[in-house]
This record gives sequence, C-alpha cells and structure tokens, in this order.
Amino acid sequence: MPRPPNTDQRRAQIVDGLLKVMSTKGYEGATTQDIAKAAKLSPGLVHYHFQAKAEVLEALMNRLLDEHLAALDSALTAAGADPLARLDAFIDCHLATGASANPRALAVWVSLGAEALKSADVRTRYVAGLDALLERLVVILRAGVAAGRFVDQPPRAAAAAILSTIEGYFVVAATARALIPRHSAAPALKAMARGLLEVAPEPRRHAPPRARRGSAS
Amino acid sequence: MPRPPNTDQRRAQIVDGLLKVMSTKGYEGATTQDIAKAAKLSPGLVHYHFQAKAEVLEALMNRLLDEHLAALDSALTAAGADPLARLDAFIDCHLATGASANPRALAVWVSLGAEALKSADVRTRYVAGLDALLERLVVILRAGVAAGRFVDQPPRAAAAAILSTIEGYFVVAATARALIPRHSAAPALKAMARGLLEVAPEPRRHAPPRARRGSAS
Amino acid sequence: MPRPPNTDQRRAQIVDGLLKVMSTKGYEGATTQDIAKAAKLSPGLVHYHFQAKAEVLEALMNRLLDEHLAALDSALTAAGADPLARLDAFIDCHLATGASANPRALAVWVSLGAEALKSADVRTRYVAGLDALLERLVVILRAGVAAGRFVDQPPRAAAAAILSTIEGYFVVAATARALIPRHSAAPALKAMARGLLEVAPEPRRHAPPRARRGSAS
Amino acid sequence: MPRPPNTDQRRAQIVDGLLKVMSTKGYEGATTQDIAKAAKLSPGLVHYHFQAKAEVLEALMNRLLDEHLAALDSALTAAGADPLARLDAFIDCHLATGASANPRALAVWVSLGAEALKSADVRTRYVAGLDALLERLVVILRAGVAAGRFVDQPPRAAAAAILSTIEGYFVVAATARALIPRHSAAPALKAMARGLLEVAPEPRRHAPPRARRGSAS
DNA sequence: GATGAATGAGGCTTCATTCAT
DNA sequence: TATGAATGAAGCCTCATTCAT
Repeated sequence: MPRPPNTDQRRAQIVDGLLKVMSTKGYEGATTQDIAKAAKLSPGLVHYHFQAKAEVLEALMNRLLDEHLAALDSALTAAGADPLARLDAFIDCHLATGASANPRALAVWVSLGAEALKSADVRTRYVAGLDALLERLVVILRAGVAAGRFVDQPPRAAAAAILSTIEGYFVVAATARALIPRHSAAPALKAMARGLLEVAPEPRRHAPPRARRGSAS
Repeated sequence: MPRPPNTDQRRAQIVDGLLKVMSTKGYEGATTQDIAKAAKLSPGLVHYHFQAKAEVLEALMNRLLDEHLAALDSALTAAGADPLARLDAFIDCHLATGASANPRALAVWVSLGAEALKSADVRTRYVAGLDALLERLVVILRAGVAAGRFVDQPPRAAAAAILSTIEGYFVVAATARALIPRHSAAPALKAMARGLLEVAPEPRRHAPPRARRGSAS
Repeated sequence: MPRPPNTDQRRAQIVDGLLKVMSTKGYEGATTQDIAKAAKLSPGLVHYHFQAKAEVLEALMNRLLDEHLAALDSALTAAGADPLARLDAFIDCHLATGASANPRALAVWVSLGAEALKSADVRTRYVAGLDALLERLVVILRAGVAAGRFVDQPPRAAAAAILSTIEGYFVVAATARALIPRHSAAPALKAMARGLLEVAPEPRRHAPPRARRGSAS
Repeated sequence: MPRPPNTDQRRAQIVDGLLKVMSTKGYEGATTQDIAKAAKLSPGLVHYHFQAKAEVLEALMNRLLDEHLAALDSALTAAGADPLARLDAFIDCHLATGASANPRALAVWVSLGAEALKSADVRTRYVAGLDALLERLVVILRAGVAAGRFVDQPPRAAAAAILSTIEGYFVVAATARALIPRHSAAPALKAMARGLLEVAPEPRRHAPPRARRGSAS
C-alpha cells in the first residue's frame, strides 16, 4: 500500500516555485532553497523530483510555452478565418489579454531571454518558442496576402517585426511599465501592423490602394 | 615620485572586461576573475578601482548609455529638422547602424533588462536610459504633429510602440538572429511607424489629413 | 492471514545487491538506492530489513567470511592429513580456485580492508576473519613441524607471511590483474612457502635435480 | 610588491593534510574541511590551490610514489651489485625500514588500493606505481639469473609474488598489525624469496650446488 | 598602484534515513 | 511487508571581497 504517487503535482509545485522566485530574482538568483520555500516543500524534494535546477527551468519554459501556445491557438480559432481578425487576435493574445497580463510570467520570459544568451539548452528552447510564434504569424500573413487583404511582401520580415514589437513590449512592460500608456500596446501594434501590411483602415476604404512601400528588404 | 594616475584607464579596462564576459555569461556568470582576465589585469585590481562588482556594472551601463545617446544625438543632428527624417535617423541609429551592429553590446543590453528585474539600482538606470530614448522620440513626434506631418495622437503611446519594437528587435537579434531576415529590421519599423503616424509615403503627400485612428487609448 | 516471512531472502537479496555495487563503487559509493536497485527492490525495503547501511556491510562481511571458511574447511578436509597437502590446499583455495576466482568478492574484500581502517566495527570483523585464516595456517604448520615435515620455526610468523602473500595477491589481482602472470600465483606461493618451511620439493628426487619449475602453470 | 608566492608550500601543506586525514578516514571520508583543518588552512584555500579534491589525491599519490621510489633506488644503490643483496635491500626498504615504518603512509596506500577499484584515474597511477616496483624487481631477478645466483624462472611471476607479499604485509599491517610478529616480515619474505629463487643459504656454500633449495637455516 | 593569496559564506547536489500509505 | 516520497544534514565547490606584501 504505497503512498499514492504525486510526482506530477510536486513537479508542478516546484516549477511554480521557480516561477515565483525567478520573477523577482532571476534564474541564478533563485536558489534551490528559495524554490523549495516558495513551493512549500523541503529543499531535498527539489532534487528528488528533478535531477538539477536546470531541469526545473526547462520544465518551466515548457509550461510557459505550452500554456501560451494553447491560449494563442484557442484565440486564433475563436477569431475565425479572416486574416486581419486573426492578426488582431494574435496581437491581443499577447498584449491585451494574454501573457502580458501576468507580470510574473512576463518577468520570467524576459529572464529567459537573458538566460538564452548563456545556455545553449535554454536558447534552443527559447528560439523554438519564438519560432513557433513566428510561424503562426507567417501563416496568417500569407493567408492575408493570398486573400488580397495584405500587400504582398516578405512575410518573415513582417512577422519578425510584429513579433519583435511584442517581445519589446514585454521587456519594457516588465522593467518599466510606466513608460507604456495603459492599454496602448495592442492598439498601437495593430496600427503599426496595418501600416506594414498596407491595410486600409477598415471603416475608410476611400483612398486608392496606395503603392506599396517599406518593402522590408 | 608618484606614478601618474591611471585610474580612468584601468576603470575603462575593467568595464570593458565586464562587457566582454557579460555578453556570453551574463552578469552573475561574470566572475571578478573573469573580468580581470578579460581586462588583462590581476583580480585584486578590480576591487581596487571599484568598490564592488555592482559598481562595475553601473559604470558599464553608464558607458553604454552615454555612448549610445551621444551617437544618437549626433545622428539626429545630422538628420536635420524634418521630423520624418529624424524619426528615420532614430530608427537607423538603433537598427541599422548603431547598437544592433555590436553583438556584444546587444547581448549586454538584453542582460541588463533581466538584471533590471532584480536590482532596483539597475532598474533605475535602465529605465532612465529607456526614458531618455523615449523622450527624444516624443520630441520628434510632437514636432511632426506640430508640422502636420504626423497625425495627431498621444505621442507617448506611439513613442513607446516604436521603442518597444526596437527593444524587441534587440532581444530577438541577440538570442535568435536567424529569425530576422537580414536588413529587414529598420525598413520594417519605418513602415510600421508610418502606419502608426499615418504618414503618407513621401512621394505622395496628396491625400487629405485623414482622421486619426489608432489613438492608443 | 499473514504472509509467510521472507525476511531472510530479502536480506540475502540486499546483501547481494551491496556486493554487486560495492565491487565497483566501494562502500561509501554504494548508495542505498544503488543497493536497492541492484537487489531489484524498492529503496525503503533496505531500511526495513536492516537498521542501517552499516548493518548490510556487516552481513556482507559475515557472508563472505562464512562462505569462504566453509569452502576452505571443506578443501582442507578433502586434502587429508598430510600437512603439506593441507598447506597446498589452503593456498589453492585462496589463489587457484577460491576467492580470487570471484572478481566481485575480491574487489569487495579489498574494499573491506580499506573500510577496516576507518571503522572499528569493520576492523574487528575483518581482523577476526584474517585471524581465523591465520589460525588454520598455524594449526597446519604446527602439525607439519610435529611431523618433522617442516623445519621448526615460529609458526605465527610463517603463517602471517603466507597469509600476507595471499592478501597481497588479492589486492594486486583486484587492481592490476595484468601484473600477475596467469596461473602463477598458487605455484609461486607454494614454492615460497616451501622455502620458508624448508621443505624439500617432494616430486623431484628423480631426474636432474632442478629442471624448471614455477613456470606459471 | 606582491606577496611572495608560496603555492608550492601550500600545496604541500594541503597534500599533507589529506595524508593525515585519509589515514584514518579514507579518501571519501576526508572532507575538504577536514583537509583544510589538518593543514591549518582555511577551507577555501584548498580549492584555490587545487581544482578539485581528486587533484589533491593525485598529488598525494605522486608524492608517495616519488618519495618511495627515491628511497628505494637509493637503497638499491647502497646495496651494491650483488643481486641477492639488492633483493634483500628491496625487501628491507619495504618491510623493515621504509614504507611500512610510516603507519599513515601505509594506511593511505591501502586506501588507494581500494580507491583504484573505483576510479580509473587512481587506478592508472596506482598500477603505474606497482609496475615501477615490479620492474625493479624484474631487473634484479634477471641479473641474479644471469649471474647464476637465482634459478632460471619467469621473472615476472616471481616478481609478482614478492611484490604481492609486500602489498599483503602492508594491508595486514595497516589493519591488523597484531597478527604479524614483530620484525618477522622482512626475514620471512627473504626466506620465501630464496625458496622461490632456489638460492642456497649463503653460509653454506660447501656442498655441491644441490638442487633442492630452501634450506633457509 | 598592483599582485595574487586568503577568507568564509553560500549554492547545488547527494544521500542515509524516516514516514505516510 | 512494501512502496516511494520526504527530510535535512553535509559535502564539494565557487566567488565576491579582503589582505599582506
């Protein structure tokens, strides 16, 4: 009659502990004792359920990315088929309702970017996460171009620009939130994206389809 | 016969050592021994010229910001008075010719963002740096609005959007450069900024000053 | 309905697990988890059947010594009454057919010698084991002297010499087997013992006195 | 005006600390704190002068072996050219005056044998040490055979036997000194070696070189 | 100013042992 | 009996900082 296994719960607890501590102390600053305390567990347990601290970080990355991608895909599905609606959903999911609404996750994500500079393992996963987002954007952009909604242009460059803006908002929001006027991020990026994709503002389709510009070389 | 003081040079050496090491190991990963070695100095000297490691970081931040702001202001001056030209110069200085061209400084800047999450001192300086950039953008934007070149809108929101895009490009470039098509960053941001500011492509300044949108609430 | 006790079997399993692990990792290097795994049991069981890891070691020592002494006494019985035959049997039992044929037991025995340096408990049992062997040798030697087969000499010194050679072969065989020509150990020790005891070589009183011998058979 | 370097002395101190601690606690039982305390140094210094604990062990092995080989070679030189005298000197150096006279070194050597079972690095050096001794023995034996002093026989087997006896005496002396009658080791091994090599006892070289050997007094 | 040895606190990790089931 | 999770005390090692010269 063994104790019922609760490894999954414990691992989740520990990962959550790292999330909490890391958001204020970074990864290196999060000691295993800190993590254990934040998880309300004994220090030894961390290494009973994970081989090393780095493995907790990996699990945390996976959790953040998985959760975020799930939320994103759900939002995209809800947005329907219209490319612009999907693009807006993508932006909102990042800047209005999603990731940026969770300050801890935001801070951790910024820390992960810095960690990616040092650790190849972290970098691999981090880049994979960015790439997954980029890919979704590219698909949206291609669809928009195919539908004649977006001007024809290299979709990867445009996607990188939109994604970079999101990432940049994350950094600024995490470190200097006061610099961003409240609720300005998503609308601003939408306007910027429309400029990039030469989408005429919906309500006003008067002006002629002005020539393309800014063809991100 | 006292030897001529060389403190300034030594301090510069040490700061440079931190820059080198930090770009691949981050701040915590940069040990004083590492810094000394990169500076080609003995370890003891680091604490002779600086009271603490954190002070070296502070000096490094100051150096990066000072150098960058100097380059920026110089570029802005060279751009003349036209708001759009100044905006383009601002963008180019960040994404085409300036900071992003120095991978080490780029990596350090990203690390500093993460460090700012942990240390109030770093954060203060980091935010001040962002704010200085933001302020220059705001001035440009206001001038553009005043000149009727940019649509009227809350300049801080637009400035934050442009600055965030730049910061985001920095992060992505530092961690996943392959995701950004070569030379696409500055043109893309210019196009985005034009969209945000409703600037008609230069060759055509026919259209009436259409109503503003995207008033980042 | 109580299940039939299987403590003895479990203890044997655990002791065997320690034997396996210890032969390659030593006693301190053998974690209870290692032992349990090698015994194909759960970690908790080790401390259910033994109060402490040290107790497993004690049981292992006892097992090794008991088994070895049983084999030895059996070999001595089979050797008959002749002192020289009994001496040869003693040597063969150690160097030709017995302990040294089991690499794991050999390694463990060497580790036990080192362990005896640290732990009084281990030392007591280890010394008792050596003493038991020594005692059997002394009995053989005394019998040989009484029978006029061995020259009169202090039997404890001779016994210690023979026993030391055996122990030394164990160490060298366990750590540097290549240094010992194959099958040379028992013949060499027999020749040495004869030298010590001034036994004229029995078999050869025929042909030209010498002829080569000791050629590591 | 830097502090004069004393690294060599410090390293020697640390190695000596390990020698002291290891003789009673073994290698794993010798904590870095123990070593530092025994060396009367602060704990951090151990890792300032050595990269890892294992490196201290390596240095200790080298010291023991170097010192021992130096003493041995010196004794052999003093023994002159006579093979038997050299053989006796070899034995005395190990069992009468040399290594076995230093209980700490003896215990450490026994521990090293056990350590060699676990660590390939230790084993390599340990075997090299044994081999160096063996080689000297082989040279002596070959010279004796060439001079007609020793019966012709495979020298490596005889050398291994003699070396094993020495190693065995080390183990028994370190763990159960009481089992070895005082001052019996060297004489006993000399007698055994004579038996093995069929050396006629020196005093009587009257009789024809009778085949039989071993009538050691 | 400069050197590099010295210090000691603290981090990650391991592990014998205990415990809930 | 059996299981495997849980505990907490060390252990090895790193490192910012100090110090003797």
